[in-house]
Amino acid sequence: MPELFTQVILPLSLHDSFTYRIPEKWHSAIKPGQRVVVQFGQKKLYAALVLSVTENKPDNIEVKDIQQLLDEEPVVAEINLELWKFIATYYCSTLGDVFRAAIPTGLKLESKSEIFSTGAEPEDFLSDKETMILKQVEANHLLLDDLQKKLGKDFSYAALKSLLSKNLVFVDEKVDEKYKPKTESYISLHPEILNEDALNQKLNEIKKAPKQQALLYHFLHKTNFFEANNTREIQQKDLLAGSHFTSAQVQELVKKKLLVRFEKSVSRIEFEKAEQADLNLLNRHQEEALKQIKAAFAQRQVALIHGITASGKTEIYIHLIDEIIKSGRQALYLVPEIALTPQIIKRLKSVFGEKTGVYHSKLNSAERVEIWEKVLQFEPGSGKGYQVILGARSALFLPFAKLGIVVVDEEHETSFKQYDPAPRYNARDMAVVLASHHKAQVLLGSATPSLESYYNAITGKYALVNLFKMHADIALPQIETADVKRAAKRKQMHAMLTPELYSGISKALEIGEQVILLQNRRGYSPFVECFACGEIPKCVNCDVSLTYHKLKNNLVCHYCGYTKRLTDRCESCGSPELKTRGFGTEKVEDELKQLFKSARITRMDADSTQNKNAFEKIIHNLETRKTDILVGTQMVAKGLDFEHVGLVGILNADNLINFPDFRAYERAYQLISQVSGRAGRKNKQGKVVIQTSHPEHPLFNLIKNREYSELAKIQFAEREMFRYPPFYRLIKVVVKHKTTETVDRAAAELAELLRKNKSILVLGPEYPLISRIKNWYNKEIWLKFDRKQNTAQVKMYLTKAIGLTRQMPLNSNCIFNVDVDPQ
DNA sequence: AGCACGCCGACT
DNA sequence: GTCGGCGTGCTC
Repeated sequence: MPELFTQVILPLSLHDSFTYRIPEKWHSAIKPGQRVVVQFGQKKLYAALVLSVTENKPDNIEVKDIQQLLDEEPVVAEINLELWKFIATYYCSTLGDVFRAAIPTGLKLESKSEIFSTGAEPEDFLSDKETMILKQVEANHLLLDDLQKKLGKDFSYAALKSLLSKNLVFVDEKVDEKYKPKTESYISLHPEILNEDALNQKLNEIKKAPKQQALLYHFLHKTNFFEANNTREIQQKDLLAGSHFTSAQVQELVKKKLLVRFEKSVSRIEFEKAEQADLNLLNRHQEEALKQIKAAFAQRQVALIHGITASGKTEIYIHLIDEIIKSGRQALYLVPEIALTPQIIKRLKSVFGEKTGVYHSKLNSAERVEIWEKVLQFEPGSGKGYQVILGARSALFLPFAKLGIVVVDEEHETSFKQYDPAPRYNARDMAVVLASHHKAQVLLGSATPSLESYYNAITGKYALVNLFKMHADIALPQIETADVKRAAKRKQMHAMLTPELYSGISKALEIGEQVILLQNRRGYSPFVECFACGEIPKCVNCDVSLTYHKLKNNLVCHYCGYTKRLTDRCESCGSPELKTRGFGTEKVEDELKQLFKSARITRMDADSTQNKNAFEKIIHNLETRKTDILVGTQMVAKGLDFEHVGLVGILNADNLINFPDFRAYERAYQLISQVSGRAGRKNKQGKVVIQTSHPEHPLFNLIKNREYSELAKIQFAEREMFRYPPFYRLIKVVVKHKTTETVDRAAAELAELLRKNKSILVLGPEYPLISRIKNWYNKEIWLKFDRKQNTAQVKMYLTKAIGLTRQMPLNSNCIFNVDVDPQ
């Protein structure tokens, strides 16, 4: 019998794959895409992934045996691995990195994975090894690494995996203290009265409390107690719905030991039980757009739908997905994380029902594995598994067998790009690659497309479909600028509000309309300054000023989280005259409370939405008009549409347009028009006020008149001249080290090597805006090269140059981050 | 990533 | 004379 070997991917940032011998007993069972346990190095065990199986023994290498086969069937198919390989090469990262990004934690079993006991009772027999693992984990959750150390020879991956499948333990990367599973109250009969005699006796005991007795009968009726389909338990909400009973009465029965109340954690994705609904009828314009998209798909793989806010793009997506489903293929609907609101989830589930899965970062590892497996199980026509996935960027990696369409909504959003950790991939771009592997179509959608996609569309690479009509009788808001500099000179400012915005808010409040204000900075003020000596408190770990947070009376670093108390006196000269400078959302909220005493004001930013349900609560309060003014960071632009918002204010547009980035105008246009869209109103025109010191800036006219194509034209001319995307490709290399000297030297050495390649334009090395973060010094090198250039060659050259630089003396501890197509 | 090996200075 | 710091290179 010939020997068999397998190439595996390790969950490590290594460029090579490694070969192991397959023991004979697994010769027929092993397939690419399965996980195996291998020893790597002296003592480390890893769950690796089988890439390929071959009879060729590698030369000059001592080969180890694989220790364990973890899966009976592959957890990823070869077509999915194609995408992994593409991403690894395109983004100059490694297959190991992609492996780690792609697979849900529960399937990874890394040494740093944390193993927890679920607390469930074992239903059947456990092996000795299983019992030992369980005992350790029950005592205290611990890292897989430590578990292995503690148990030594008694540890076995197979036993751990078996415990996982029996739901006795679970895996998580780290405990998120803030994450609490969502729970709901359930009611069941007290276990002591489960037989009829005991029940009747208890009922007799409470006959003097007819209300309680009635409630108990109500419970028995609702759970079909006397019938075969007895459900035994019911959600308290459902029990009380439509009845006159209250939770206090339930509590009374719980006290008397007739009922039991218990909390059941519910999956976040399941909590809104969606009513089954049909496809909505499309209006004339949507119908026309749909027709155009379908026609375009006959010729091109990718179409871009440029449709203004509230033009009803979602419904078009749903119609397209519906057709794909009927053809037996799968559909992927990608949205930015923040756009994964309950509303969109509910809508999709109501149309596609059980076929729909939702995948995003807030799910716990068990939920993610469950969704992964359900995508894997999908078989056309069988009703098994998920056929439609709504997800954030990582949903790209789910093990689809046959995709028919990928929809990328809000395709311009930067959150489709992952930055840390590697692979630094853009899910929008990889959606196109993924689709091409499946011979599927891609629909990109946005009200303000990225200039990259827009360029592809107007040059004919993608099809372009416009949808410029609102789907209901909603009027576009009127947009105007307000001159901050002039108002300040005339002493007309009310705190940070120009007279225009101030009177706008007053009027809106008077007639009961809601207001949304955007200030793209959280905290109270971005820095504090000593009036006497000019000292600005800085972070000890990073090269940034500390932001003042008034609520906690703290100075906080927004990059590393370093916090210190604000002292009364300047720490440098002792002067008491410390002044806060600039303003963030906290200060805006503060000042508004002074200016509009009776208004109900809510703040929405990273600080006020730390608790999981906070975001939804804020949105809910706005919907139900319990909030008059919402002030927040760019988060406020991403919520859904609210009917009663009459005014939107951008408090400081200057810091958007002055951002030192070649995409600043594009970004400013996108953000301002997105937040403006919140003022879209039925039957009445809403209003948008943009506060700026440069009202004459041409960008504002473009925004006012909604001349996106004009913005694109101007930007294209500029970017072509200065060699930026979409005309040139960009790669950003960040060199990091704990000392300045090493960063300076290593970055210079790398840049010198790169400049030897005459087809690449090398900029830098230069210190970035923030040259030190968490005590790591940074230096950036930017590479620009023509689109016609062989990009694979450039990247290979870059990888080689980095390898050489790393090998130069004293550089081995440097980190080199490569960011292809940086955002 | 992690681990072992080897080279240097600092200590019983 | 040995201990342990860091820099380097390798892991099938």
